Amino acid sequence: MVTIKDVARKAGVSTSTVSRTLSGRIPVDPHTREKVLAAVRELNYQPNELAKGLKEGKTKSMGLIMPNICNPVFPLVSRGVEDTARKHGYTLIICNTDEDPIREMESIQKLRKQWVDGIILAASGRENSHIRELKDSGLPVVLLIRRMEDEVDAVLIDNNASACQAVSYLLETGHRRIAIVNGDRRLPLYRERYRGYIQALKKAGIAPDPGLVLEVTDEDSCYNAVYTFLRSSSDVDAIFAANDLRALEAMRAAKDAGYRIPEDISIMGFDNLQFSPFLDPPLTTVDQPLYQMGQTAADRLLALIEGTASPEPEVRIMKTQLVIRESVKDRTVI
Amino acid sequence: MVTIKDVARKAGVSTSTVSRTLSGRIPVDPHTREKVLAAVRELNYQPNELAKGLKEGKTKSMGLIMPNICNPVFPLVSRGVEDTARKHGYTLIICNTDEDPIREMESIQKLRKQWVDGIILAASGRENSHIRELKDSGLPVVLLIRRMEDEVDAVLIDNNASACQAVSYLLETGHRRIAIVNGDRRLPLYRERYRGYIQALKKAGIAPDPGLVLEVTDEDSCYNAVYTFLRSSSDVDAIFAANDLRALEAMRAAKDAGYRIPEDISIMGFDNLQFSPFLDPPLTTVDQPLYQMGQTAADRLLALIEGTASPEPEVRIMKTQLVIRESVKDRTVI
DNA sequence: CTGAAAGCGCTTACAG
DNA sequence: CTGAAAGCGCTTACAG
Repeated sequence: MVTIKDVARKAGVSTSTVSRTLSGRIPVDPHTREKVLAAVRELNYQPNELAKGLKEGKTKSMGLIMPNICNPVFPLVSRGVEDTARKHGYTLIICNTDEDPIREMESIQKLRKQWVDGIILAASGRENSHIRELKDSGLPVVLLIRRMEDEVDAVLIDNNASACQAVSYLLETGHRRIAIVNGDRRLPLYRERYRGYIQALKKAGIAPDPGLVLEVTDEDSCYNAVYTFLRSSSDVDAIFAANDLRALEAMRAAKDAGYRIPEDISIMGFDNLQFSPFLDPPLTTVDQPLYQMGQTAADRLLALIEGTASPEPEVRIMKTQLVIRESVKDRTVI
Repeated sequence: MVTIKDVARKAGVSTSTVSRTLSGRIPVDPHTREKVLAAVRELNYQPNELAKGLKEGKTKSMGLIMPNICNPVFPLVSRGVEDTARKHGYTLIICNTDEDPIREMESIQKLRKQWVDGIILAASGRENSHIRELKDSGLPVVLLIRRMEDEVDAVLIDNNASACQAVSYLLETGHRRIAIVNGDRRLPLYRERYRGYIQALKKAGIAPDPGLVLEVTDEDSCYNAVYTFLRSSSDVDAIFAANDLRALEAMRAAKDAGYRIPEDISIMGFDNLQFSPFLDPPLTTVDQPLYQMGQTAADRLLALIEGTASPEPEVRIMKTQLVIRESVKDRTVI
């Protein structure tokens, strides 16, 4: 490995001068400057970021802690984060936690030991204590997908309102017996989508029927749950799935249970994933600006790290959009 | 931040002793040991990995360079890598390159400056020079998804044979006019799958028809290409898509062009993604052990880093498997 | 504008 | 078994 000493020797100057030349912030005689740059080129010198980090207390790296990169919302999110991190010369460390608070804590600790300059925490979160601790430690942090009151920076969508809008659309198109295929209700995300569902029904004067609520955690088979459900209840006219992956499985289950989509039953998703336009029928769903959410979170984190923004916590609510395709039938037209 | 000095002061010993106690490899008097551990606990001391890294020349981190985490094969791969990295106390840095050799080089440089202990390079690769350079630099590296002769460690599948097997299955089930929807032919991956397709045809005594070959790069609309193709050629009885995402779009396009699947046309995919069993009809495809490939690559890299394996390059060919579902019809039964 | 020196937080020969 | 010292590769006051 070639170090700053080698460059200094070759250029016939001190290491201080090499360092100053490279930093650019401190005036250096143009002539010595040239000599240094020549030596750098000739030796193909790469400054050791570790040493720099140790001295300056920063590493030009950030962490992204999330439940699982295989959950199809996270590739796009992480891509948004990495693209903006890279643009600013930062590197991205990822950690999967499977929603396990213990693993979240371990990841935070690990990242702190590695001295990342900041952390983006996409915890769907049943636990708060370690977030508060992290926040209090002074390490810049922004939450993604979830918030914690207004105490810490966050970027997310309004799950409640978006779900309400989706279900209202179902209502407007003449559906009355709307089932929900929800996720794990211990996660705020799904609790809010569920609340939006209830809210929409009530606004329309429909009493929620507990018999229409399916809770399917990640380990369960969504396909089986929906299949069994549909075989035993004959008057459902729509399914609101709390995400596109579940919508996909629900579609398959409905078909296998003998339903035509959307003639016999409508399906509404949530996420608008890459595959959703190509399903049969193309899925009507709620678009979530995943890439931009990653970008926004990273931008905010960078601002916090570099002190270019007020440290006053800021909660950014991103806009969602109903994407109407063909899996929901308008039952009001004759 | 609490440092080793704070611990030493509190425990009434030297920093050397603290360091030794924590390393565990060097004998320390049980009594002092206790004092040190107590101080560590009390102060919640976290050793600075940066400083350790600077001294020892390693950082307990590895890099994964890949085209794009949004390409659905990579979430699983990266999950396999991260899980095994974490198990060994390593952290994972990811870089997306969009197949751009320049970005690949930049990523390598960036990772080297950050002193990662090793790199997993999932480059589909039109360029080799920087790989050889990386290899020659002595930094442990393992290729994923692609190989470079037998010069550098690699884990991948036999794309040629797997594609050949898939197309042979199409042939055995009575298909004769088999189109291929391939990817960018500048990438070895797709060149090999194409070669497998040709090979299967020839083995069956069928002359390949250039009119049945569609090349669709990532920027193109696969849907449009297939739709246009099918509207103008009427005697195709099967499509072999070079990956599941293209199979999905091809399915949609075929349906929109008036074909029933598999009655009028069969569709064969490649990858076996999460959504594939739920398509309509469920997709017949080639399963690729993505998670295990990530694991295997990480295990090998770790062995290289920690010197627990012979540095002799090793190329691991992982097994694929034909997964028969319902998108291919057996046309030999009457 | 430039160099010698100190120091970031660790680890590890070197003495004892 | 333990401590003082040197050093990993940088940066930055401090003098000049």
